[in-house]
Amino acid sequence: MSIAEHLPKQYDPRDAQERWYPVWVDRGYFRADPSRDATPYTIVIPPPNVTGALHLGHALNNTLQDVLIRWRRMQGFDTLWMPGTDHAGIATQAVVEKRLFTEERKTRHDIGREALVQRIWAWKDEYEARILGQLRLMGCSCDWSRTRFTLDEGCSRAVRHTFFNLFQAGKIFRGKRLVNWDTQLRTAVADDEIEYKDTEGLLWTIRYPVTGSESEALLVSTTRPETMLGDTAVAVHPEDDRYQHLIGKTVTLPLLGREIPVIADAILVDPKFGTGCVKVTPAHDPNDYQTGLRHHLPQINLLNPDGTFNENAGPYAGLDRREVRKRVVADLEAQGLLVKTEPYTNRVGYSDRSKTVIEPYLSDQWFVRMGDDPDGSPGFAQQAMDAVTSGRVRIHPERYAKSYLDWLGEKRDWCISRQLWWGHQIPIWYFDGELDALEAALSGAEGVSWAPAEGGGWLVCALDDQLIQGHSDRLGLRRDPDVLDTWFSSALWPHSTLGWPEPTPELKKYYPTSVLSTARDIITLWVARMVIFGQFNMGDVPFRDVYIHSVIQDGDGKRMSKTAGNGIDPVDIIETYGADALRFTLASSATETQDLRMPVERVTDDQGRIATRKAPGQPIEFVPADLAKDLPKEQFVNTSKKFEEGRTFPNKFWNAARFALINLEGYTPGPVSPDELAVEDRWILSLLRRVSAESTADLEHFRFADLARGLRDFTWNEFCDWYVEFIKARLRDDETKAVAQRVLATVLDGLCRLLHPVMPFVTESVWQAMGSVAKARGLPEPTEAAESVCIAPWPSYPDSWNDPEAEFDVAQWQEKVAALRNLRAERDVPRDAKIEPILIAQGRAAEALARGASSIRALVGAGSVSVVPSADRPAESAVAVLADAEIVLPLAGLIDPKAEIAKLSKSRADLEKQLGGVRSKLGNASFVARAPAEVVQQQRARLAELEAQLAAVSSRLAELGG
RNA sequence: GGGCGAUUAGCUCAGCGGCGAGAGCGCCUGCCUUACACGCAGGACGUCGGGGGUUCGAAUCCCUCAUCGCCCA
Repeated sequence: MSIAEHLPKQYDPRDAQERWYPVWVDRGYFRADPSRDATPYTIVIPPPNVTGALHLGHALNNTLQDVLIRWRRMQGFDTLWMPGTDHAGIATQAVVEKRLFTEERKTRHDIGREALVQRIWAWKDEYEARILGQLRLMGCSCDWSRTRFTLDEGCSRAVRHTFFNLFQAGKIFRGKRLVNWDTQLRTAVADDEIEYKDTEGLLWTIRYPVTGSESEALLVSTTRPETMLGDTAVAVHPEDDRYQHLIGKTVTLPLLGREIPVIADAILVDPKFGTGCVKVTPAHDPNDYQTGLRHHLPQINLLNPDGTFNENAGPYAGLDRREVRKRVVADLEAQGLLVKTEPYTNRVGYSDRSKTVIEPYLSDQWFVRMGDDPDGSPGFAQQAMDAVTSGRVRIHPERYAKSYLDWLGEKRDWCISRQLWWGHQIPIWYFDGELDALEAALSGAEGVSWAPAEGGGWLVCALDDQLIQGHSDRLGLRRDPDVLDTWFSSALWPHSTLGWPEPTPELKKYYPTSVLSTARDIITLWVARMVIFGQFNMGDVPFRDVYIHSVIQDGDGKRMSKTAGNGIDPVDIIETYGADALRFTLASSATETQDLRMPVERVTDDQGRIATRKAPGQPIEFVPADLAKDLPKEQFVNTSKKFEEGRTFPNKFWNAARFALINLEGYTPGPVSPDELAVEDRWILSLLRRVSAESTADLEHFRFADLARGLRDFTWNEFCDWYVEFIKARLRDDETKAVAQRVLATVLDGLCRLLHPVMPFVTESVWQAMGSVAKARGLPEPTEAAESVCIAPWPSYPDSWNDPEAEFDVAQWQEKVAALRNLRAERDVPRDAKIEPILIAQGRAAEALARGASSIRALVGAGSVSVVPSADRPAESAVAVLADAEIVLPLAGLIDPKAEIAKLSKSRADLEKQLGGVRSKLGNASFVARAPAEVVQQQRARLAELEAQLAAVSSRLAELGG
């Protein structure tokens, strides 16, 4: 008994995962080496945010990145896959604040900035460890020695330098702007962080009396009546005859009694909508804000940061916005100024993070200028657009370039300040004194810069806290409490992780990175901004290719999410099916479509109880179905049948390898000359060369599904189903054994390498097992195999292996074997009956069949196979008529003439139908005239074939008297 | 409202101008044939969302309608 025979019949994914991953890490295969003289290939991981554990979308993205990295590593590149996580400012602070509130009933203001930040760091440590652990379980070959975090020292330094440089370059400004305000989190949120939902509400119509008139009034409609307190005008259309006479007059604002002008504005007002009058609240509506700027209207801010109304609301000051609405409506009604109330559906913005209604809010914010410079030279947005239109950055699939360009084309300034405690604090100090004092203290200081503030005073920016600490108290500097938008630090990721602003060897070698793989929803948030900051800091784009992967949905086309209860934890899949299965399935699913459906099922035990767990990573508990109903949906453990396919394939490969290893008993390495090869050897090598070339091309073009499918089909449908069967007899014969073993070892070796990027664990297991039996292998000359398939060279076989003759031969054998098996099955021939089929063929087909007679015999379980140019057909025989051959299977005693006649008649009808189609095509003069010659020729050949088949079938029928 | 995408076998998806539309899963019939029952052999199942058009030829290109998903206003 050899070692090979002790390999388990079923592949054990867990064993392989636990065995090989630590070996790879210990041997340093994943480490990049800037001093190595090899072309770099770099991917920076899209840093998962530390809010929660990874889901299937991350699993997909990271699988694909690992496939690319492993492939390039095998190609000999100096590969760097930079891992790390993102602090996700608002999201992480929100989950920690939520937990603080549910567990202790406290808000962040109760415990203070320092304590909250400390708690968030603890959360971060926990989730970072979980996330990185998930990546390791998946087999990701990141360079862990370089793991980074967007708030770590190096990234913080990069943020600081970037901010400082932007400040000096005049790209940063502070201003009062209408922002999207989250009243619960008390912060501005970006446009992208708002989710709009159609909401059933009411439309109130309010009467604004014309000042000094007893009877005349303007009627305005609004979905937010409380904002009337901040109205500073009423607008009408300049050409609206109804109100011409009132333009320039004033109306009296109800409740507050303020006189506000009636203005004419053609942009804001649609005279056909409602009454044709619009209230203008510049501080609380984006359109009104613009209108206010056009007409120089005052901006009256009504809100406090927490959503209560301020002193500008007069008697309503101190009340919550919802309460103000109630009272305003009631008071208007009491005064007879409420004209009507009707149901109305409008789109309301909700914060992605807190799920509360977003308020447009006028506040001081920091911005990065995106537009072009006053002299017309391209600004940040334009530069980022140019990077893509010029082809310096290529986006795949190409269609996504459009959304990138459309969004950047708006050139909207980027609001980078967040009123949070978790993040990079803005390095700005306010100085209220005179310029002289500032200059006296700071002039000549490196890394300190200042500029006049919008509302008077000065803004001081420092590269380092220490540079300013000494002056801070003396000058009475106040630091801005805000932090930067998370995407500010993420935008630096491709160079900050490589050591920028230091001129490190890493930065020199690995920037620009090679590929960025990410999801389409952050093309604008992240990809565009990386291009902007990459070009600003590094003078070059951050990556050459951007690959956008599909979004995974559940079986109903719903986006997966924890709260919807339809999410799948990749770790659950790994536990049930194995990491290779997860990876193979995801890679197979990675087509060019934008969505990918993954039918989701609950995990149940054999008693129908439902698997649940308190949180990701916690142990599973099975709960009876009726009890499970009441549990939060995010506690269910989900799975998907989709991964079955991924489980069977590694097992199939494992068993093919077992077969090979068992049969490599007595293997001796040695050269094989081409004339020693059997037809089937030449055939499988020809196919191996092709699948290898195709796999390389698939990887070059991000065709992951094609890659997975091509390799699976070759492995299963050609190598296992045919080649292994063809050589079984040769392996039992000492005369022929050696060559068959050498070819077998070569093909298995190639498969290990080709499959390794997708299925690293099973291929390493096989590779190591092979190492003990056939360490030296390959054709025509064997060479010593690498110590791990991770670092084995990616295959590239000589074109001379391409062998159309061998492929023709084997195709002949396969077709005839299939036909014979079909005859056997249809006629219920017992499995152990030794049939003696006759293959009637001429010419090239006959030669091919003669060469393969013994293979065919073995594969159909025949006693003998004869190949003849013509033959009398025994009366009791089953017959199949193929395009270039007739197969006769004598079956004395097993043939029912009636059934034979029926089958042949069906076959004849079929042929006649097909003939009809071909004849009508060829009978069409314009087809013959206009179609390409080879297409016409093809049809003619087919006509001849079909006619011959029909003749054979008819003659057989005649013999049977049918 | 604008844009992107999808609609092909029961399910998930390939195919994107030229033989007779494919795969995996599922289904049916035989098989534990000393690599594999996570398997082997055989089989059934599709007016390629509807309607127009272009073409010698359309699942594939164009128009239109319908349904669904996503993004942006």
